[in-house]
Amino acid sequence: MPELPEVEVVKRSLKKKILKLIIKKVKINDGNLRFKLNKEKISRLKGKKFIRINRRSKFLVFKIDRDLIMLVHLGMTGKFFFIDKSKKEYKTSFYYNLENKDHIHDRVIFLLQNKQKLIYNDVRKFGFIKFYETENLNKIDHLKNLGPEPLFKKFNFKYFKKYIYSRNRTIKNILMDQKCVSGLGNIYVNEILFMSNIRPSKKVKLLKNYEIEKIVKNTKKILKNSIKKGGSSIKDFSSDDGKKGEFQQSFKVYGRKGEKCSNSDCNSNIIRTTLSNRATFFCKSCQK
DNA sequence: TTCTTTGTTCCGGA
DNA sequence: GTCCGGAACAAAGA
Repeated sequence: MPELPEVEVVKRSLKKKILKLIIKKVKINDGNLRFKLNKEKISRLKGKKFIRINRRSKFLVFKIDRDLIMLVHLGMTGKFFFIDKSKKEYKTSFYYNLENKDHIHDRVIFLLQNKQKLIYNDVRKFGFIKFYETENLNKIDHLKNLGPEPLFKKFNFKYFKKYIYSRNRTIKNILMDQKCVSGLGNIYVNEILFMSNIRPSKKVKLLKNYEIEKIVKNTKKILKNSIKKGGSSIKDFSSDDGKKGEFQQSFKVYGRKGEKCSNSDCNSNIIRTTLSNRATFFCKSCQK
């Protein structure tokens, strides 16, 4: 599942490859993504080029020439491939074990100058590609209500304490709330709470100041570390087999139901429950 | 056939 | 009106 660190890594990787390349043509194999692809708008890409790529939350924001924004969300299984002149293939997403040859899920292919290609591949088709004719991100429906980026200074103890004050919700639920802080998904929230020794079901009203502080700090720490690891693994994707160096995420609790808690002085096993309709993992000894 | 996965939206109850 | 949690939805694979 691409979450904020993965999307950031994809952004950095794409930046190195596709900026300033002219789009010759866009081939649509299957435009029925989460939202139906607008063929009229996508045809306007012809002759233009990507001039900037940014990330907001888990969204990729491509600026195309002056007047066009292409907004991409990878959903659950969205990924980009870049194929260069020598037909070398670069996977710009990681964490997947998808065979490199498996191109039956290529949905949209951007044919670029010099026979280079940018491919949008999405198995489950929960991702989407939308177009906007504005430079003001606050006018984009998906972005206008998002809370601060977790890695920005704006997401700090003071802000977070104020947001949770007077709310009667669980800490996991609040961290998943995109209006509170944007870009955290189920996997990283599980990890953040494990590292902070806080039970996901704990009501925010019961959190002590030091715990609030710990959550903010660990959020930044985990995200930064994950970006760093992804960034270093992505280089290896330039190898021909595309598999070498594939980064396996090392999650401490997520998906580890029944396994021994990774804290060396703890003998408990990781429990799986459901909270806010999402798989929730924690250690009942380490997380109070 | 049923279950799983995610982010977003919708709806009903408090 | 607001807050909150649960359900539904999208698609495809196991």
